[in-house]
Amino acid sequence: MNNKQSIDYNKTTIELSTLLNALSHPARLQIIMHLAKYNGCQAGSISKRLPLAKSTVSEHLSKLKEVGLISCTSDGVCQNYQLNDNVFLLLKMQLFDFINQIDDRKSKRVGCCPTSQFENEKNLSLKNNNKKNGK
Amino acid sequence: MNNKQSIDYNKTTIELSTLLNALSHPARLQIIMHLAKYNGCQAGSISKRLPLAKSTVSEHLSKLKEVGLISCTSDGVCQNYQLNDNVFLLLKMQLFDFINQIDDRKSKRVGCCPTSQFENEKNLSLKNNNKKNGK
DNA sequence: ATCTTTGTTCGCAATTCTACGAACAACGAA
DNA sequence: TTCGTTGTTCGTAGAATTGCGAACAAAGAT
Repeated sequence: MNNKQSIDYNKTTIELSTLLNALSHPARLQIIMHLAKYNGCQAGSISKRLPLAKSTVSEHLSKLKEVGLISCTSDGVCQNYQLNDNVFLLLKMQLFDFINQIDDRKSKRVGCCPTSQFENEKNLSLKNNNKKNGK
Repeated sequence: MNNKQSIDYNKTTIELSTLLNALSHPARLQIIMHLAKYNGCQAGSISKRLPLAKSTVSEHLSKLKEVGLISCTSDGVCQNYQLNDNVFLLLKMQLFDFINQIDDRKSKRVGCCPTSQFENEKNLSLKNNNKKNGK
């Protein structure tokens, strides 16, 4: 017997969790904070500010680039990284949405979870019992 | 030669990244969303709403409990989980702080990263060259 | 043409994450 | 007492994360 209603994750939830995942490391948070200050910033100057090898920093940058929060352009030998303001705005809006939903639910909070399916099953078994009793 | 300024992560950054990490999985986001609606909610009824085995859900609940976002109380055989509103408020404030800092920096944005140490080194080597040339 | 600088990718290792089912303990019901 | 329910922990497995240094390619400087 599988009681799962098996509600898959919705798109919004997956999108937000992906962005949060990109921000869930102190180095990546600091990179974002740092990039916010400049129109462009070389990979090396970011690396110098972090207690990590340059190869590791490069991988953190890749991860942020992957989700679109930052991008980079070539400038000779140097890579110029910058914050993608539009994607950051999107993140901000998704976060506000999330927080607002929580706060909204909190304000309408009810006593305890109805566990609807469980209730349905109880009703069903009651009906079955009645049928049995009726026999 | 190690050019690192080796600035360690500050406490705020680590705290925020830890909280974001707890929220960086769709199942855990949905758990939070669900718990927001009720004063209490049984582990089983949470599990039924997710496409995961109950043991896996239990582990996600542990992870959220670990960072303090939720807590639980025993009620007979059942575990009653609830959102810790105070910790959620803390998260909200830390997030707003983070976003405000970014937006603040964006509004004062300057052209490119000064890479101070690099600049210092260039000055230093220029001085050395001058010395050499002076000799 | 050679050397240096820059930043990525590769190879590797250690650790953490995600997930499952089995086993288990705790409690209540029959 | 025995059985069923509840939810955690355990054992296991595969994947992903984090980190490093070495090797590398690309571009400039000498």
